[in-house]
Amino acid sequence: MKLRVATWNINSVRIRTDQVKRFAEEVQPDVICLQEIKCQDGEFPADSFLEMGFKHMRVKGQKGWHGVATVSRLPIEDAPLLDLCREKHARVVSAKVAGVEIHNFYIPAGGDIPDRTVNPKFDHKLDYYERLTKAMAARDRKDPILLSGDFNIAPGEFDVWNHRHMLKVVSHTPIEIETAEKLRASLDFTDLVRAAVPDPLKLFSWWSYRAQDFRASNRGLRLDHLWASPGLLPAANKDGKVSAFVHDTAREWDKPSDHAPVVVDLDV
DNA sequence: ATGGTTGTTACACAA
Repeated sequence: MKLRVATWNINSVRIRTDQVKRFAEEVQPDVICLQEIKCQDGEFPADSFLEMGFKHMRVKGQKGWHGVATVSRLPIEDAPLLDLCREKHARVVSAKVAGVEIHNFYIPAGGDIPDRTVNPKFDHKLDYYERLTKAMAARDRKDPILLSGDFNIAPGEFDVWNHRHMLKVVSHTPIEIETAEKLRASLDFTDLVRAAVPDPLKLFSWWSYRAQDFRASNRGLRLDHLWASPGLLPAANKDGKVSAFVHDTAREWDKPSDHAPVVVDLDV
């Protein structure tokens, strides 16, 4: 069975419900992992998602900030829960769809100063990664696990508009790159989008609102990821090819999110 | 080198 999974930092699900609808019509995902829904559970526009055909949903919201939700056309079963946030923010929601464990993350951005001894937000970001790395290292490689969401790290040289410049900027500092690699190595995850669009092609999923013309300046970062465990990899890898892409035209829409959706096709 | 924008909130903050 084909399963198309998308992840999208929507930056307020309430003001962009229509954009999710447009995306669902254009791309026809079976599952959408949303981040930064910026609402409480009871404020999530569940009726709109039901109308779109997403009859199954798991919402983890909070007032004002953060918040994640996974919506699905197929039934959702319980998945192992992850309790990783020392600040008790709503930053992860887990679901099992068609046998695939889908963990949907909004990992802390980390503030401006890339030094955990002076910046508690940066410390929180690294702490979140360290806890997640520990949790994944305890898992069985054969389990079909998809890590999905806004990781707030651009891990590769070609995941940023300027590698040399960005090494000093939170999201692409050496300690963050190292921290993301430790998570990847914990269960030998595969970065599915990079498998589909190999280096040295530059690929971004986020562009700042501050650019007048994001296409012209193209100062983007690839912060949004879909990582497969070894047990899930055969479902994503058909004859040595992975089908995954960034739906970057969504960044051109009126009043867009600063993130574009990222999509992968699985055969489960 | 600096500032540029957005969403939620309540009279800043986080990103």
